Amino acid sequence: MKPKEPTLKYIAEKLNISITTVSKALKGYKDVNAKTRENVIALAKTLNYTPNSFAVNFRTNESKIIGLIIPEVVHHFFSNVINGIIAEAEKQDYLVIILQSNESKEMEKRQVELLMNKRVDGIIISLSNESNNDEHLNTILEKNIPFVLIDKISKLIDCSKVIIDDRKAASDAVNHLISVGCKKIAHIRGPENPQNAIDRFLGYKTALEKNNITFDKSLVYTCKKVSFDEGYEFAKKIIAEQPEIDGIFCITDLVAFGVMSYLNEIKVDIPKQIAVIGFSNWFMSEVISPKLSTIEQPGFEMGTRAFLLLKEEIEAMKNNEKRIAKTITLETKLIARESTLR
Amino acid sequence: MKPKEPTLKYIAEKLNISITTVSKALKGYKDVNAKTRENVIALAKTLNYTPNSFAVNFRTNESKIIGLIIPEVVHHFFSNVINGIIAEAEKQDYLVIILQSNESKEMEKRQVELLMNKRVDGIIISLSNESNNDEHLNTILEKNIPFVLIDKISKLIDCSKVIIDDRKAASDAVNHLISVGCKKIAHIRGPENPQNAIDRFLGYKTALEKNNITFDKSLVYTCKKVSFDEGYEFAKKIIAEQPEIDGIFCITDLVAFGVMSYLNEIKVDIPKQIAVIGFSNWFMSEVISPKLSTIEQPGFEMGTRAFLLLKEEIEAMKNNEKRIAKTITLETKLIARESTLR
DNA sequence: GATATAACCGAAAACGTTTTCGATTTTTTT
DNA sequence: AAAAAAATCGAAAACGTTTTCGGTTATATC
Repeated sequence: MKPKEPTLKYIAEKLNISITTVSKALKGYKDVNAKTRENVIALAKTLNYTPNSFAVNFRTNESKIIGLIIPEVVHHFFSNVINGIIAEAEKQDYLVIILQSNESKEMEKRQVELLMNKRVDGIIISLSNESNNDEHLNTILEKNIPFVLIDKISKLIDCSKVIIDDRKAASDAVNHLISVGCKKIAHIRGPENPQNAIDRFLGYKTALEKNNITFDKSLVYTCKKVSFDEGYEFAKKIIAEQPEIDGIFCITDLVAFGVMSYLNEIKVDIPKQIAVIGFSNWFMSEVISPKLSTIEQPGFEMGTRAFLLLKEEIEAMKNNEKRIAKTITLETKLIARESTLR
Repeated sequence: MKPKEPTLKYIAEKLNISITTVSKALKGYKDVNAKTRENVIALAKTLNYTPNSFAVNFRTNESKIIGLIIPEVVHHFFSNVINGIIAEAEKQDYLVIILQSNESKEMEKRQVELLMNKRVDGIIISLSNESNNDEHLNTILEKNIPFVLIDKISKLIDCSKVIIDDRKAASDAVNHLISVGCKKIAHIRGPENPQNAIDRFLGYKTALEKNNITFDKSLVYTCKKVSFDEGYEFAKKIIAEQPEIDGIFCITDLVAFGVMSYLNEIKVDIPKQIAVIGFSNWFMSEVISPKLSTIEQPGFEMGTRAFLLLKEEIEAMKNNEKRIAKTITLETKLIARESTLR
């Protein structure tokens, strides 16, 4: 049996005063005598009183909990995002419930419903690959629940967002490949639907055009899962079918690892024969051989900024103001390492 | 302004029946007429009624939320554990709040207090390196809050646990090194306090003894942070000070990556000159070159089992039974790859 | 000493649900 | 037709907090 927790009522009885006064004393209302306040606080302390949060939630209609839905937890970039969110949330006295969509729209929908039924104070989502301008997302808006999209967003949803400029970042990566002398650059891109895959592809394309290299769609390989294995297989395909390719821009470091794994295996020289660049700057990028060039994507900061934006919306809603729908774009940085150093 | 959610009262008024009956109809009580039940359910559906979870929590004194405290989120093993816990929790209709201790006892204490004040239904912790038989942990027991320790445990706390046999697993690793011909085996161990570092060290020691190799404490290197950099630095030290070492057993794959990074750099042949084995089977282990031998540690399953154990305790507490304090030991598996293949 | 002002306190309502228990109605049994 | 049993319903309390508002007491002002 759980021991019963002390309540305002209990303290009131002990001190022969009203529940109201106890509550006020503890919450710092000024219409309570200094002496009685002291007594209350002292007794509350010895009893180890903490307000029953069920009652507080119920009364105030706030949970002080936010929900986070991401495609997958076991993922270097997303775990950094999580880290940023819970760190900032805790500072501001919020806790975070984490759910996964496993890149499935149906799952994501379910998770959104779970969170809304739990009446969390706000929701942060990094969309699944299948999601777009979907009903479950608009429901959040209609219910006026504070809502921030992060990294994997949809342009069609009018809400607050924290993103990077994927298009520019991808351009930077490809420009870098060109600057080290690559002439025929392949792109291993993500699936058709997600915005960041689209933007990185567009960045790749515009960088080519700006440098007077004609775009050749046979040089674009499309991942379904954005996995190590796909990188490996596409590298194999590239070597077999387009051996003149001398540079590969990968949608993600993980894919680049797969590529490099195959190239290393068949002793293709990276970067001399083929230069490789990834995206996101996973921890392992600096550790493998050759060290992988990549784009630094600030996961932790995206997390903290996303929470702060959400908090702003929470406050705004409390004051019956309307949704702000701000977009924050964070800076990325090209990190040139051995895999493009030639 | 958030639109007001429908309540039992509203449904009752619409249907000209009592709140009680509405509640009963929705909860499947049998003392309600089939026809009225239908009506209630139909209206609830069109209104999109969901019970106010603040009120339910308050009334039932349950949150249907559990808390999880781990040393760090950005960590391959722990993110697998998280994954297992939230997957199983969701199946059983629970949500999970995640907090980090950052390997600090003070932080961990704070997080425990946060979770207790939130009145979560149970707590799962993987202890920080600094934690042991500490007050904040005993408080959980005293308050009769369901409690499961996972992976990084303390033998002094009498609660349910999900672990592996670190000692045996470490022995397996070292036996393997010996079986491939290593004569002078170093151990890069974790900090003094945590139980798993102790047990892995003891496993190392007993494996040596069983094979008639005298234990030499100068071959033991102690990490403070269990980081890549420490692995790198200790490898440097080993090469400089004890060049005859021909095998290294690392507390964790991450440390092994550091070791291999240095050895690769100075062109020491792995495994011919020095064989390396890690622990945990991180994703990258299979991807780097040479592929790292390691011990498979089932993070996802530890997560699911931990939740199930916690759920058992939650149920037991509801029935006023006493705490069970079961310990589940999961199997590990030696995975021999290139880094020990000679 | 009367009046105005300030300081302090508490009754009561409200949040939405669950559950107990008694009341009423309907059906079954004799 | 009376009695017993079953089916159906709802009043009311309870969970612990917060906040409003009116009341009482003490202090200040003239």
